[in-house]
Amino acid sequence: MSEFTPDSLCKTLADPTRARIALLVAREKELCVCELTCALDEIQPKISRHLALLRESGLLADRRQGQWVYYRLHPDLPNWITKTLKTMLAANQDWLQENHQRLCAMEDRPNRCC
Amino acid sequence: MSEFTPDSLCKTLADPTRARIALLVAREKELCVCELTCALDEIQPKISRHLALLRESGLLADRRQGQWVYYRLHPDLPNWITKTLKTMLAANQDWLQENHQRLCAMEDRPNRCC
DNA sequence: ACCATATATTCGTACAACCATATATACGGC
DNA sequence: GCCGTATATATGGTTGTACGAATATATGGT
Repeated sequence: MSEFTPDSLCKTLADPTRARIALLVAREKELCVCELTCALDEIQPKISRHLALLRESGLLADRRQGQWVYYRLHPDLPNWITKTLKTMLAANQDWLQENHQRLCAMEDRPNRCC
Repeated sequence: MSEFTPDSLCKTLADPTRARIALLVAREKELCVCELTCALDEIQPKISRHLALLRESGLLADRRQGQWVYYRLHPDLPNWITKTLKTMLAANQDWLQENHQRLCAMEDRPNRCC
């Protein structure tokens, strides 16, 4: 499924919505669609469509829990991709700040119980 | 000029031609257009067009020496970008192998004298 | 069964990206 | 100035990608 090359990884992250999603997920470990919709302040179908691309590329994995679907970095990612994401994340905190703040300010975030 | 974000960097590298150019340049420090044309086995206008994009994005810098134009990583790149390229390069040697071989097999490569 | 919430998908459209071909410019040697 | 090599750009066609709006599906509660 995955089979990443440098250009295919970059293509996956070449959109601001997807790049923000990927880095937020890398930072928070696991986020559901409504949390991402809130953090990015975008309409839900847009987030969902980009999440589908991220999932199909092999970068993210999802799990459903009740009515929520949680996304996380795919557990089988090659090391260089994880490393790349970590590097980008560490150096671009400010770029993500607004998204992170909206996430923190979000009310009624779903409880992860498992 | 530069002002890189994660998505803008990835957009720049989201094409296989540009990704290969960037990583080859990162590996070889400096390459001219005809060396890249040979290494990638593509027609010259195609290489030139992608080099222009890489230059305009701020990722590469160029210098003319005689009839040749040499491209190198832009000296003012932020650290996280250099680090990202290094990580990608180290983990994708095999992906670049053919290009590297063609480069090594190339005859009459221009002499860098300065 | 029905409703509300969460998430996914489909459709039509607009725009951006890539390509090959042709052409233009720059430089060095004569 | 002319020629050859190296490099850059312009043009037109094709494909790909992102979008909003509408709709569909899934789950849990009543």
